[in-house]
Amino acid sequence: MGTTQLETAPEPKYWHLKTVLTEALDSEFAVGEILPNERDLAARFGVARATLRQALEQLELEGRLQRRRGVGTTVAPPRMGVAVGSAQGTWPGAVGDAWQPADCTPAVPPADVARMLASLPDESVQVVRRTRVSHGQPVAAELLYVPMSSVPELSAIDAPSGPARARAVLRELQRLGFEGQDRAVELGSARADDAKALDRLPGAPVLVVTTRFFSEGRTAAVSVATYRADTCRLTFGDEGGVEIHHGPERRAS
Amino acid sequence: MGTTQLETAPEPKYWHLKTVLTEALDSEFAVGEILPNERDLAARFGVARATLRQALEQLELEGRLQRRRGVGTTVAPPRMGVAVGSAQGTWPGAVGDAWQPADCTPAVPPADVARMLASLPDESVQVVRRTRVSHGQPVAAELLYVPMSSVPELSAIDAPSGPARARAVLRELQRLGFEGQDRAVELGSARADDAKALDRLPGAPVLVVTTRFFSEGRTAAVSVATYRADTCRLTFGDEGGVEIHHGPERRAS
DNA sequence: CAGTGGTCTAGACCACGGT
DNA sequence: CCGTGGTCTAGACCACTGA
Repeated sequence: MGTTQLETAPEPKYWHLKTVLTEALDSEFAVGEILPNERDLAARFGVARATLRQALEQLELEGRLQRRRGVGTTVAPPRMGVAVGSAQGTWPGAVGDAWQPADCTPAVPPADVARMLASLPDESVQVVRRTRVSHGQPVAAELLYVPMSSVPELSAIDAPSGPARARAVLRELQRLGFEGQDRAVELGSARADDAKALDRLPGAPVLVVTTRFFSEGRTAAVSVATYRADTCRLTFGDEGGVEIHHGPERRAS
Repeated sequence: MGTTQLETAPEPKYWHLKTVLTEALDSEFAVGEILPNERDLAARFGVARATLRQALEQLELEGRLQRRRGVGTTVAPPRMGVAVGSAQGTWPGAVGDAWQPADCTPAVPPADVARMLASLPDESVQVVRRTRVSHGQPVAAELLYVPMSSVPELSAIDAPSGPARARAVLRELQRLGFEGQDRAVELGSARADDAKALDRLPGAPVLVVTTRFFSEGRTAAVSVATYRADTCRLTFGDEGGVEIHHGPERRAS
């Protein structure tokens, strides 16, 4: 056959689509601009809508796009760097930290958290809910598990739940010194409640940061924070305090 | 109507499916066990295959399942914790680090890396490729960008590329002291080459760890490491050196 | 209300791994 | 070669947003 058939590598359509769209995003679109709707885009590229969506999903995962039901698909700004704390100053409730206490209720922690706290499987602990806002947008939801033994002075007179009690627990926690912490990051998908707090759909990809706080040789508290994976880049400033700048920044045209 | 219709929240089928499967995974399956194939599973649950796949995709994202084309779907072991280094001892090439140098070639770095290196946009740097293996399985692929100015002693006699040169560059890097580092973690999708190194399909979710190494007041090297998000939990041991144990561990039945 | 993205279906064919 | 997961299609309906 006369055709110059060098297509020995049948790249999936959605993958090729993603490449094409990425380039278009880099060169022809400004942050915030809205894309044509999925049906039009699919028709324009000559693929089924499901195939186009596969490409869009990846781009959203990479933080290049933002899709909202009933609204449309827009070009996302570069990911924001959110500091997950160098070693110092991250004891929960420290002044000026980025978290906003929302609630506090007693509950039995999930098995893995209970193990880290070395608590009995059915032992209930204080669970402080906090959210974190950055650049005017919610970026993380946290569950902070605090055994009663870490906050013995917690007055029974304080409100049994609600923001007031959350602040009380954090205040008590402050009075403990702390010798160190231990952090892990993994990929997860948003539970229904986290999704609502983060203004995303359930199952949205999140970065789960599990932190163990040590005090007096034992685990005084465990924090499980879920960050929006699409909009956040977690930064760990170990020593140098310099900012990392990323990606091309384009606005308006 | 007499129906006790409290289904005001029509949960998506794939979401419900995921819940059911998660519970089954917790209670009825052992690590390594193979699941029925997708067509059978879909039929068993009375949904289309695409819907079932949506649930499986999420479970794979969460590290609960592992799917391999031509083989089947198996129950994944709990994620392995991989240390991404406390402050000390992570200078690239340190003895006993977990990385295996694979190659080294000169190339011009991507724009964002160039910016971090404060190098000219078209300036070429040494690019060291390394891979990291843990528990017998590849977990990460790294590109380490080293400007020539960081390794001035690099002999021109050394091989112009290949593992030997990679080791030579790391050796030279070792001779620089370093004052700190700066780390960021974000979600990405595997490029074709990374995917191959990680034994995954292109587009697979990865955790991208960008590290800047400082020496003599400037950025001496930049590392971009992509970790398999499905199998890895990145650990940052700030001070306490204790292991985090996660999730229920089940083997055989 | 019209338009958007989100869910779902019932097929088809392909690429790969092992036998 | 067969069986697996991966890709793709052309529809349909639903849930949400904003005018």
